[in-house]
Amino acid sequence: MTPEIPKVYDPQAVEERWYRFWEERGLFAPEAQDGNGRTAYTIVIPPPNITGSLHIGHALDNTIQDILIRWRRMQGYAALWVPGTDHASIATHTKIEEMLAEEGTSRWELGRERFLERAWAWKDKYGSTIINQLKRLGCSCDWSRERFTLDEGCSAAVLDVFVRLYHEGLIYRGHYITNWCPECQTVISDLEVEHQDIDSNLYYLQYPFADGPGHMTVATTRPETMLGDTGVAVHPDDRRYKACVGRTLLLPATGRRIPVVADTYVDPEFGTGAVKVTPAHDPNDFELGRRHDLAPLQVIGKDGRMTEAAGPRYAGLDRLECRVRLLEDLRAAGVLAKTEPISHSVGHCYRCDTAVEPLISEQWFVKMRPLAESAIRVVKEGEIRFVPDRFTKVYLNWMENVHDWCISRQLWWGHRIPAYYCQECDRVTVAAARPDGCPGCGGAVAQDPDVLDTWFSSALWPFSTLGWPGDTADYRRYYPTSTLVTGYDIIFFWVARMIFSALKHTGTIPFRDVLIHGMVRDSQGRKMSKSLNNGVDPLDVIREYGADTLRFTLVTGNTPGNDLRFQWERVQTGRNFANKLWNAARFAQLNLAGYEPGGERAPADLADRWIISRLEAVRAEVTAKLEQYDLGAAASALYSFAWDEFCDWYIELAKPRLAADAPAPARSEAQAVLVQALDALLKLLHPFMPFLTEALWQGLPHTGESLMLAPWPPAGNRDLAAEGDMALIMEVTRSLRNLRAELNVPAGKQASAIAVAPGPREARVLRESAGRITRLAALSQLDVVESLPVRPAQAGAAVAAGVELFLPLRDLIDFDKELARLAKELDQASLELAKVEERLQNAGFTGRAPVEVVEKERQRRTELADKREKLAARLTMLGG
RNA sequence: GGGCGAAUAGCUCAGUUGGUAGAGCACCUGCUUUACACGCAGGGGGCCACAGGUUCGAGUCCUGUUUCGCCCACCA
Repeated sequence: MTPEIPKVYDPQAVEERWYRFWEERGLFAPEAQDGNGRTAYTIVIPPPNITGSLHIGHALDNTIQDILIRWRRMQGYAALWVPGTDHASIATHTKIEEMLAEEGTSRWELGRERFLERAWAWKDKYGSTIINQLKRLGCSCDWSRERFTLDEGCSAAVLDVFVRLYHEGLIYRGHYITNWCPECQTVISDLEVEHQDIDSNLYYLQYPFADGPGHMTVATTRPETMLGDTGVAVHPDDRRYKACVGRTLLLPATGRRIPVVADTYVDPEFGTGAVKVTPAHDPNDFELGRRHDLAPLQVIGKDGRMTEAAGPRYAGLDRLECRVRLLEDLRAAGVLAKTEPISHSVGHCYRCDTAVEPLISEQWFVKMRPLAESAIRVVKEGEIRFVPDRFTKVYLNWMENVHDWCISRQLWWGHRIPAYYCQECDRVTVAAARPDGCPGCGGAVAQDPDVLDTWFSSALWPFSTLGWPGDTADYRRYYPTSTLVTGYDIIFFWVARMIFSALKHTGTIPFRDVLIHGMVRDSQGRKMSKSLNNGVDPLDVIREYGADTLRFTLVTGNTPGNDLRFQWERVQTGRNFANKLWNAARFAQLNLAGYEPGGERAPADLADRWIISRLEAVRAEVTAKLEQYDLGAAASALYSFAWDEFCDWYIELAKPRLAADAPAPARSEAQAVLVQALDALLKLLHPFMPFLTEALWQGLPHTGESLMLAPWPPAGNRDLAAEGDMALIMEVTRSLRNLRAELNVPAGKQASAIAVAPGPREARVLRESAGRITRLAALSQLDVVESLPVRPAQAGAAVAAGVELFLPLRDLIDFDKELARLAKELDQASLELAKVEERLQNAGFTGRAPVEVVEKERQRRTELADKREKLAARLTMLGG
């Protein structure tokens, strides 16, 4: 034994070394493989935010991408994986402002310029952190092509797009009601608002008529907004209120006079059927107000406090404080008719979780309808395919109901809006470069202070990273990209926006397939979160178990699109598997002494022919599953093949022929097949477990620089004869092992067995493989006969694949135990036979089922009848 | 209000076009078999949520119900 190969795989010793090997040799670039004729396969990374470090969701997302890119690279594609990071405008803002707060300062105190300096410093520090973590995971990105959403090229793309859309009228500016986050101090898009159901109250308020006695009662969940009411609306067909329309009400607490209007928006069934209208603080009321000339009156400011317009008693109060005081006042005035509990949804900022305030402000928007049209078409027509397919509907449903996209943000970190306002006249100039002066009057211009929604630049990522708007070599060669891999949580934020942007600006789809995966949850299925402190740091897993184990654990056995639970027990399984492979290769190393590559012939040995054939079967399955994007099934197939077939059967079968004292020709043939099989297995496993497989492959005789660039195993032929023979041997072996175990034959006891072959084929196969079976079942001898005049009485008996097996045990046998065991087996066979016969007696079955199914069932009946007969005879003989 | 997903062994999950219910972990019994105890061999364990329907045949297809989860939505 060679002492230098440790028994236990240590990933730490391997991973760093081989990553450096790949990186130093530039193997991640598609140029590492020669030939220009190769088809491109491109993935552009979903750029991680520079705000943080790699989390378990990134680990899953990037593992999937790396599996795909490594597999395609081995298949001979010009495989390019473009890496990069996202400036994450609002998220980074939050982080930096937190940091500034800790320092006792703020962005306002710092000013724009110095704030941006801090932001770039942040980017330099944290941008590289996550890149290094991706490397730890084994990602084979082409780092020479790394991009950043705020780098020169991406920024040029953003400007180009903005200016173009503006001149086409697809970007416009205007006063609309928008979602204002009082905490982040910026407007956010509809998508960035998360609705949460809140238990609250529905307050019934009485508004007296100004022009006569009586009152109308309105219901509201936000009483503080009544200070901004400029009307009350009822349904035009509501008979209760027919006479009220056109009259005037006196708004309590303010004494303002407001009209009653009729609008079909109002649901007569809800509340009292009369709605207070607050155009400045409710999106519906905003629209309703426009229809009826009810001017907005802003009573809540951008700081979440009541404005002067709310009146002296309330101005300056926080909106919630105001609610309390106002309710007291209304109750005192006797106009709070009743309060009833209600659950309703309240919008919250997706970044800071603050309740969003609908406010009117002047913002920039993208007109979505014209852009959505083609974005719907390419998906409907299958040019872009969602995997799994069910996400197609999710996408289409959103795109078909899309609203205009608010793209301006009152932030500093990001792409500044290229709009310049003349200080002298009203003219607005939108241009990529700052104009020297107003093109109209020559006056000085000031640039819009706002930046763009961070997703505006992400939307261009698949082409901006490849050089667009320049007509670059990369853009021509690698665009459109092949596969986009991302979670279902950003289908709208990102995927949808890339699709319409690409169609608009590049005239083509950005990617062919969209592979959607689920979220990684904790072992109980809960979302990982800071507050629950249930997060799993992928770096911890890598440090303790290795990146290969993490990768394998994350993909194995998972269904595409479904969430998965992270369980440490499964990590152990992954670790064990890595160790199993390590030791299989270690076994090969220990048995390859004297092996000379070359001069291989077609294998003659049954075990060799069998494993080569099985390898072809798993090769075909893994390839097919990868093509379907079912990575979990591909990994599972490899797991069971490697463990059960390769290790537990093939290696055990090969051992005698590989022994140092084995005959030379047989030994070198066995060595050749061992190398061939292991080589192919490592290739198939490489996309999943790149480090381990590279390390092991480098220890094998091979040609080529790296397993990374080795060709994916080509299709071969199955040897069904060998597979059939091995199936017989395996079944007989298992049955004999079972006999030993059930009858408590001590491991040290060298028992001999008799096999009665039902036909010449079985007799031949068992005779040829008697040596293998005795070895695998720890027998001293196996006598294969075609008939046996007298069955041994002192023996355990079984029937496997039609072969009668006897394990003579002389004095050792426990008669009662054997009788019970046989009886149980007989029962089972009888039960199954009864079912089969019932089916075959059913005219419906024999008449309608496909012939091959019926034929199979008939064969099964023969087998079971034979088995039952033999077992029954045995039982009779033993006197049971 | 609309849509989607899940329900299969104690746990986490597979189950391809309907044709004898599987894996890993856990559990039980053996085993210092010269690659691996992170291992080897053997074993037990399932009214496939419920009720109907289609079919010769349903975990799989259809309808309905229940429970859990998610997404969308302008429910004052």
